[in-house]
Amino acid sequence: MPELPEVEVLVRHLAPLVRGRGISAVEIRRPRVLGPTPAPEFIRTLEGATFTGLLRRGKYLVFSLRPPDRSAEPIMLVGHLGMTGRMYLLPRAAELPKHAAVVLELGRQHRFVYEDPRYFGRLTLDRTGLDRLGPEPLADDFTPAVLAAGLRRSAQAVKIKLLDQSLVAGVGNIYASEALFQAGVSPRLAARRLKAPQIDRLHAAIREVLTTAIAAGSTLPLDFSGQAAKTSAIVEAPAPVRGALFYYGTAGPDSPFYQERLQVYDRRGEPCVRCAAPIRRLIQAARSTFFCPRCQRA
DNA sequence: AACGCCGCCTGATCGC
DNA sequence: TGCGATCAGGCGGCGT
Repeated sequence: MPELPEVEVLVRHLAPLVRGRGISAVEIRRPRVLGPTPAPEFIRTLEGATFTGLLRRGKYLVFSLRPPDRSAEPIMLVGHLGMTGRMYLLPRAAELPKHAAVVLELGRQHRFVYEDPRYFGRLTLDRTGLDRLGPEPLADDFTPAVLAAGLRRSAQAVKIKLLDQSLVAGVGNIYASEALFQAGVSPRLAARRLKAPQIDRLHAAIREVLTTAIAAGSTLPLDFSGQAAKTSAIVEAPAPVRGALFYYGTAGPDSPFYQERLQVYDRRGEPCVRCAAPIRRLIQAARSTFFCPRCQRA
């Protein structure tokens, strides 16, 4: 499940591969992923445009493009991977995946592919998703005071609150559990009940967990080929998408580097790494929360 | 206004 | 072996 670190790693790898590339044709296989943008407008806007940049905001990918008409406004293309989305470049000759949602032809050699088996993600000209986002957790303006202000008025459990993208952008279900464990805060504690020291620890834990995950991801092979992926190199991916230049897999619990790194997520019944008490699973707002009942007392 | 809940989707897994 | 049920969950929209 892609959260901030996975999107950050993807953006770092993808940015140099798309920058400067022109879009010669646009194919929409699932109009649903365009959100409110009408398909004809999407095609008309992107055909002939050139990628100029790519950055991350929360879990969103924000592509900037230069339109063919130099006098026109720059284009902003907004991507979100949802639960199962992937974005990568594929050689022109390679077969498209079953759930390719949008394909951008980049000249004769390559295609930019956005695939998503569940179609929960988006690739759209609509920017409204960005407007709802809170502060970037790794930016300087995300301070303990900012976190405290966001938590102060809410009676919701802090775990649920952490999933609210307007509180802080980019924390998802996995890293919410991890950060709360790291901070020693119970996921069930009402947001407004956190004391200043707990808020300080949670603030630090959010940043620590995300930073560590990015560092791990950026040094690991993201093409599943067993070789280190180099951002400047063209890497062959054997599977599941043969021939992908760069392959981003939704690094779920089945991915080895994930399993080693996560301390509580999907570890129900396993001993806590700190105190050996069995990790518990709990359902909050229809989502799994994992925590140590001893290290994270209510 | 904050919050709970539903719908959107397919694939993996499990019980029979 | 096959098949239906269940689960996974980010997010927008809607109702209270």
